[in-house]
Amino acid sequence: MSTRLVILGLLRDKPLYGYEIKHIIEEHMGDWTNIAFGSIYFALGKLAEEGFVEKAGVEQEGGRPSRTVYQITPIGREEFERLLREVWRDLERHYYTLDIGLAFIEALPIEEIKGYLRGRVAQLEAIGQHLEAHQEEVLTEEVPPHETTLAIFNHSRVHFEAELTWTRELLTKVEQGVYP
Amino acid sequence: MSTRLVILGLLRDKPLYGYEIKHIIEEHMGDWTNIAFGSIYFALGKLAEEGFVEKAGVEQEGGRPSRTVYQITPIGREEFERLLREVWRDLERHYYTLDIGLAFIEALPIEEIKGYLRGRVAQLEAIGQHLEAHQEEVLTEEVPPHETTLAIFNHSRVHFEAELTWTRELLTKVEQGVYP
DNA sequence: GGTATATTATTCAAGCTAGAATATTTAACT
DNA sequence: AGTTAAATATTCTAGCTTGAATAATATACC
Repeated sequence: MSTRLVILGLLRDKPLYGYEIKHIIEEHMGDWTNIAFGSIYFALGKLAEEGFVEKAGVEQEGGRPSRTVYQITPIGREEFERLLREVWRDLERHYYTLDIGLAFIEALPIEEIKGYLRGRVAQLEAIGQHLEAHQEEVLTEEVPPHETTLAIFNHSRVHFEAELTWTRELLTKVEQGVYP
Repeated sequence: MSTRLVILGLLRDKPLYGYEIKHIIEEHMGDWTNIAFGSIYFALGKLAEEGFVEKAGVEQEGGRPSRTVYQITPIGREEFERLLREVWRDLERHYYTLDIGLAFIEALPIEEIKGYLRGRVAQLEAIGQHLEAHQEEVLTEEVPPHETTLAIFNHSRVHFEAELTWTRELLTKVEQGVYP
C-alpha cells in the first residue's frame, strides 16, 4: 500500500525500472522503509494493469539483463496524490508482538523473562548509541540535512525512546517480583 | 507469525474451533492485536499440516454450521514456547507510513499539510482522552487489573505519547515556515 | 406472525510480501 | 590469465492476510 505510494512518488520525476526503484529506495529511504524486491515488481505490474503507470520501453546495457522502464501516467499522478493525502489524513495503528508475549508471560520461567528484558534494554541502548552517532554525523556534514530527514529521524527516535522507557519500567517491575 | 503464537497459546488450555478462537481474541486481545478471520483458519490448517495441532472432532449445535475443533499436540506446545521465546528475544522494527508522506511533503500545498497535522493532533488527543478514561475505568473496577494488562496498556500509551509529542513538534515547525 | 437483523462457522478468491532462483556480466584478486 | 565475488535485472513460488460470500438459525421488533 505504501509500496505503491513510493513507486508513484519516484516515477513522478522520471521513468524508472524495477531494479532502479529498489536501489533508490535502499539508498534514500533504506532506514525507514521495508519494501522487498518482489513487492516492487508486483506493484509495477498492478499499477500498469490499472493504468497508473505504463511501459516506456525496454532497455539493455551491454549483455546485462534487459529492463522494462515504466513511466507514470496522468491518472497515476492523481492516484499518487490520493494515496499521499490518505497517508497524511489517517492515523495508523501499530501492533506490538511483544504484547502477545506479555499475555503469555506465565508460560516461561520469570528468570528467563528477566534475561530477555535485560537483553532488550541492552539492544535498545545500542540502538540509542547508533542513533546519536548517526545524528552527530549528519549534523557535521557540509550540506545541512533537509528538514524532512530530521523529522523522519526524530520520528524513529521518539518511538525508540518510548520503547526503552517502557522496557526499563517493565524490567524493574519484573525484578520487584510483581509478576508471579 | 504472531497468529500462530496466539492460536497455540489459546489451545494450550483447551481444544477450540476457529470461530471460538476469533472470539476469544476479540474479547481478550481486541485492543492490541489485529488478526483477521481468514488468518486463523489458514494458520489452523497450516499448524495441523505441520503436526502442531490436530483435529479433535467435529461438533454441531442445533442446525448451526458444523465446527471443527482443534487441539494442541506435544510438539505444538514446544513450538508455542519456541515462538514465545522468539518474541521475547527479538526486537521488532516498526515502520511508519507517514515517513513516506513526509518524504513527499513538497507534493502537497503546505496549508493542506497544516490541516492534516492539526487533524492528527486532534485525533491523537482524542485517543489520549479515551486511554485516560479507559484507565480510570479499569482502576475503579472491583477486580484489580492483572499486571500484564497494565503493561500492555502502558505500551500503547508510551508510543501514543511519543507520537503526539512528535506530531505537535512537526506542526510547530511547519507553522514556523521551516518547510517551504 | 412476519420481516429484519444479528449470530454462527467456514470457505474462498484476490491481493500482497518475502526472498530464493536464475542467468549474465563486470570487477577484484592472486 | 583464471577463479571468485559482486552486481545487474527479473521471475517465480510459497506463504500469509483480508474481507466478502455463503447459508443456516436465532433473536428482535412492530
